[in-house]
Amino acid sequence: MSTPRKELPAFYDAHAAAALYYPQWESSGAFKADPNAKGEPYCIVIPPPNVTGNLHMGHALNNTLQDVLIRYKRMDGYNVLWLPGTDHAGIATQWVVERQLRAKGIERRDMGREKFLECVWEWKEQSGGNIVRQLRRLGVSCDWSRERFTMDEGLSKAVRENFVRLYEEGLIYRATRLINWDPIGLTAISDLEVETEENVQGEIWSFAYVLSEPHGDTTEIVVATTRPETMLGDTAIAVHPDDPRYKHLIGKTVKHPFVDRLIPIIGDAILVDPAFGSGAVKVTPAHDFNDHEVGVRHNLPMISIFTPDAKVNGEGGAYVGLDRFAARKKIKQDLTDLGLFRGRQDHTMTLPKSQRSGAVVEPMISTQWFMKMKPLATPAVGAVEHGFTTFWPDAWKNTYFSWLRDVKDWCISRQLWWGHRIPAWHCADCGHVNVGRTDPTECSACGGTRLNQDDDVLDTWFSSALWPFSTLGWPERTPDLARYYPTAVLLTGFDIIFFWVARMMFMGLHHMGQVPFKDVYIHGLVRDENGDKMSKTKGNVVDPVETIDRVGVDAFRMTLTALAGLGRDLLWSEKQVDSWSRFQNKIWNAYKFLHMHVSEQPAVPAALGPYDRWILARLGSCVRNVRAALDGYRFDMVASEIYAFTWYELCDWYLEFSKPALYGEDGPVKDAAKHTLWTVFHALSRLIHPIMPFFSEELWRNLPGHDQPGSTSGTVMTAAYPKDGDFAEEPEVLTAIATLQEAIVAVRRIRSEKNLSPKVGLVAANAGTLTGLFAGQASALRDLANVTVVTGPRPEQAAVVVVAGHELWINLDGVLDTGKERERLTKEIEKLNKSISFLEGRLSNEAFVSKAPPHLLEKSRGELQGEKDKRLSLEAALKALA
RNA sequence: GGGCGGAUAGCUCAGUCGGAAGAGCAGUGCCCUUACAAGGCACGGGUCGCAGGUUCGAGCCCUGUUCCGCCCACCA
Repeated sequence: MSTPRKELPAFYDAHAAAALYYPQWESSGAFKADPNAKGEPYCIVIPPPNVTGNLHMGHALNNTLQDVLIRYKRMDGYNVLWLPGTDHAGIATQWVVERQLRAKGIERRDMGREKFLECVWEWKEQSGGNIVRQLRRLGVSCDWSRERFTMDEGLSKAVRENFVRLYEEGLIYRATRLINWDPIGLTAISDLEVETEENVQGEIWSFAYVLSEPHGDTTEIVVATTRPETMLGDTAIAVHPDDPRYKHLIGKTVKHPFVDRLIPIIGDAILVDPAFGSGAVKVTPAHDFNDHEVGVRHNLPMISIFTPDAKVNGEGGAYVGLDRFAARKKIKQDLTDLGLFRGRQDHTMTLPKSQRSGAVVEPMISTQWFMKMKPLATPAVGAVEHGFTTFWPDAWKNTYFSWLRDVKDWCISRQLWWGHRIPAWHCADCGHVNVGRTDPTECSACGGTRLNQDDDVLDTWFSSALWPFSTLGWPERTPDLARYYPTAVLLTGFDIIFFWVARMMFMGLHHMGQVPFKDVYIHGLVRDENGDKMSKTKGNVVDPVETIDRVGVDAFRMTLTALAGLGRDLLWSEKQVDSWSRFQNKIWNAYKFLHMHVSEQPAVPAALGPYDRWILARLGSCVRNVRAALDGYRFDMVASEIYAFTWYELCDWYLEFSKPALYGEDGPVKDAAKHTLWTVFHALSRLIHPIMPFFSEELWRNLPGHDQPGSTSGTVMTAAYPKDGDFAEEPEVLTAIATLQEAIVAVRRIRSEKNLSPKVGLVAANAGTLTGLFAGQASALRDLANVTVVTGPRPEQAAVVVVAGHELWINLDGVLDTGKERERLTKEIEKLNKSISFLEGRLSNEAFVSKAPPHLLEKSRGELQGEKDKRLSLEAALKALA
């Protein structure tokens, strides 16, 4: 009795499934890791999103891929921990709150540090749950019980410990040097936070410095600059020491036109290229990195001429108070009025800008905290060179190396309020700096009690650098840390290889003695369908939450996974989403077919039919390929393997093959088909679970037998992932069915070419060569191609189909167009001729025969024979038409 | 200036060990067939950027080169 027993809705309800299953999973404790449980550890720490941020496509991709791996490994019996959390995102968050306050007419400096921080915490509390809620919508299976925040108590402790240790080791130090200053953010920034704007139209502006005393005919020296205003801070003119034009002037001085200062002319072979411009360079050691080095080499005075917000300071004489760009204008005018202007030319240049504020970065002399990089970077390079950590794709290691190999010391202090405050106390009595794990009450040098904590906070990335072990409990020696460090893999984007990956590497190696992760998977950028970066100004931003609302989270995740090729950006398009939604629907419909025929878990049958064995073998092959793809981070191939199996093998073929059995009355055959169908879905729902968690759960829970009261099948989330050995390989069955399929397609093609409706039953004659398995499947030819095979002679008017050496003469009495048929056969024969001459050429090539591998030789010979036989059949058919 | 990646069907991309080029989407023809028209069946479509080389054999390996994208550094 095969009456439908279960009414499934026509369409899968993604939203209902998500709403139902996520809370169940979470409350069941299935996301939770247990360091004492069995299994090889598999840990991923999430790249923590900005705590006050919103989910964008980058997050969606990043977290979907992590969840795919985590769910796969969890099902595969690993002891899995996916540790979630958020980042305080120093500058970014402070800015948002500052802007909010400013809208209310409040400046943070007016309200004071403490009050302001209260506002930031309030904003964090208010908006902080948002990103986490959105991640849950994505279906991520993180261990939320271990959720961390970079400024929570434990992580703050880790940050402090790290600072103190490195300070004690001499790897963190305080120094006064030229740093990148953001005049809008009013803070120092690191080299990495400086972005260069390309192709800025500027000018090179030349003017003369007048010599204090004429030297022969020479009364002046001409310099050129893109920043005339910095001349207020000039403390030297540099020329090449071998330049005959200027050699004799070295040691002389020029008089500054605006401030009371004599400026020496010096020789410097490193800075000066005599062939460039006038061959003389003004030197501003306090506002230019190259000039600063000259200043150090020649022990020049370093005169800062700007206030923190980049206005001319007291060193600037008449220009004091002017913004640097206004000062530039006025100085050009005044130099011109003095008759010192010596020409200008257009100049395309790059402009250094602050990543966060967009301000033109001003190099400034400033006292800051630094981390010494060389001793930390060297082991981090070595760890990747020696393969302790592998980049996927491998090429990214070059990027990593190139930065670490000549990285400069890291400026870690920021003049902000939101962040980890530097654990250093300055003694007002003796000036000693006290750094320690606990807040000091007296100065360790002089015993004085007038201690002031350093005002600065640490660069956000300082705490991020500790993330893979601070989240596991470091500096405590926790069970989590012992069990889950080093983590298995880090998934992230290429844009933070320097900011984050490299820094986690050297901090992990330094404190833990081991790399923080064995693999680093670098995914691409999600772009729009034209390949353009998504941006608010372009208006091409896709909101993941909106898309999830529309198509369901499973199809959304499937699309992301399918697009995630190794080392390529993802071009997001509605077409892709539609395509994968349709795929989901296809599975759903096949699943409905299962439910039409199967109402409870079928018993294992005594024997399986050839189609059953075939689809199970194909499933086994799919499982192998999917596993290989997952293990190699080929997410795109995971998706395409599942797609190809489900659509082209299960739906296109097996479901059709199984219909005669399922609709028929042969008990054992029917039972075998039911069992097979059930088995395939039993595996398929597990196979797709990492990508489509809710959909697969819906399939799993409603699997006949699983949906019955008292079923202990549980959740698919913790069911075993299908294994290589689960299914027999069945090489003979695969060959036989491939031949059968070939025959079916060949007959269908004839039908299509002759424009014969599928309803018209055909008769094909075979001379009696059909033997073995293929012969047994003649019924499939009837069912799938509506052709009946009879043993008998060739009919008068017939089209021939040759498969695996068997001739099938399809009787086309009355519908055969001899002309067209002749044309078809001629074309086919031409193709065969080409193929035959190719194979003959190859096989008559002495070099090929002697050097090619034997299996290829054998294959070529077999193919040649097959093609020749086929040609004979077709030629006979052509002759018969005449 | 240094480095990395890419170039394969109209579009977006796969292509494993070097062994006669694949998918999705788009296109064409036929079909509402008892899971599915969000579907089925069939078909057409490629000088693998270019030029050399190695090899019996190259989309794949080597050399050179063009174009596109990105990163780093520098720019008086």
